[in-house]
Amino acid sequence: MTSIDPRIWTSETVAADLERAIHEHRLPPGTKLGEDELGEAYGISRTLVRAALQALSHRRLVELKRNRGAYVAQPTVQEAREVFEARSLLEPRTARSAAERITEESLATLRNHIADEHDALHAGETGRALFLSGQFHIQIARIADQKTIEDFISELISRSSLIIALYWRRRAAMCESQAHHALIDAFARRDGPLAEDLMKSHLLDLVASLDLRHVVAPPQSLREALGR
Amino acid sequence: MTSIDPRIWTSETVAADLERAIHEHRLPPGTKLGEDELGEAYGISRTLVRAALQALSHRRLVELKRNRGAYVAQPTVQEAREVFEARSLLEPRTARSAAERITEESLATLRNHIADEHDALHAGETGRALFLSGQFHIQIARIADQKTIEDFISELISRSSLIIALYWRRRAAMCESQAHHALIDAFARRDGPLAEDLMKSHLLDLVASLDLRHVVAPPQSLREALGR
DNA sequence: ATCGACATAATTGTATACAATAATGTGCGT
DNA sequence: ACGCACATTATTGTATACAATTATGTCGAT
Repeated sequence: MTSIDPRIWTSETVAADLERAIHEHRLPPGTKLGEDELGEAYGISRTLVRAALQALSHRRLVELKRNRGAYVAQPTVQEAREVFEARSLLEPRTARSAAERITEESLATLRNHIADEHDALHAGETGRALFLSGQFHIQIARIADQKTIEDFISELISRSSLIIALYWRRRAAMCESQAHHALIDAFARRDGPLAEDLMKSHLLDLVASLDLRHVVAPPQSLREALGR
Repeated sequence: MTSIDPRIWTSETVAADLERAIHEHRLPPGTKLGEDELGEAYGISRTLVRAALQALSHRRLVELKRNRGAYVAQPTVQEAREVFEARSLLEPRTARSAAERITEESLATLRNHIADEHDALHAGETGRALFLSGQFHIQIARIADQKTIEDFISELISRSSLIIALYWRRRAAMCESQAHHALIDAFARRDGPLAEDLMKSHLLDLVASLDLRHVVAPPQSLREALGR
């Protein structure tokens, strides 16, 4: 899970790099993503930058406003609910499948993953911890050997990171990975139904930790910030 | 559900037009999508064509082979299974939600939809019938008021159309819309659990009507077609 | 005739040029 | 001073030019 830095940047690697930056909260919701600026940063032309931004907009991580540029997306409360609704349909059953077919090797990988997450958290690298926490969920879909579902979950995870950036309640206490440990135990026992239940609860806990009262997001940094 | 033909073509409208052509089996799997050719067809530059093709490749309807061009995707047997696995996680529960909140107006729209589907089928417009059949599933997600899930289902539906093109067993008998009628009845009764069950069976019937024995797709039209 | 090396053509990948649109700044009139 | 019209600047949208790569065709050697 090392960082991205290819010899030569392509639209895909740039998109991946930006997605990771968004996921790690280094690019907060609403950030303007100017084409020239990005082009210079990566040493590529606007053609490739635009391709990357379009890719991210398809994943709803970036909002493309016509003639106005690209911005890191700001999911609404409604969208936040929808994202977790989708996750609640996909992830529990996928966790169950994973538990029923997991190998010792994958189990070891997962454990390492958790350890990294733990280390990052205690090293104060909350961005990296958040990213790894998301990767854990993606790994599960990979273990279930469901690439199609994995792609959906991957998108939903990144979008969840934006949602957390906007609506996370307790700023201090980070996502305690207790739930992830419990899941690993279920995997180790090949207990599918338990894994399904644990994942379901985990997702419910997550939404519960959000403040999803109707505060419209759009006015974001001006009207709302100025309180008028 | 009329056809697309804006005064001026943009990358999005072109992508939508191509997606519909793919969905209606006017562009079979494996078809080469040359950039110059498409550019002339729509009267736009390769820039916009490429943007459209990239969008479709993100939805896995088009495969982009580096330096070799774009082709209508040819989902493998494995991918076919995954697509229907994903649908089975998303659609039944979504049908349930839809049944529990459907309005009389939406119900009327759905009935009209079915009627159009029926007409198209009996008029021999199998492509259009297939498209409308897909739209029916998307409508349900829309009624459930789940835009995020709707987007996923929309993609899965289009991919299903490719899968049907490749693996459909009985060429003659088209998707009998009995299942759709039954679903509408459940909706009319606001019977959520029934709608969920019906959708589950409907999807199982669909996969059952496919021939998913392991015939590798890639060699497709040459090595396989020539049997060597 | 068949195979392979080379040349030619066709197609895609990337950068850049130009057009269109939106944002910003200036100055005039009231 | 304030507001509005207009000019200027910045940024995005689209087309095109050029480079890189792949596909195709030709020719000669065996």
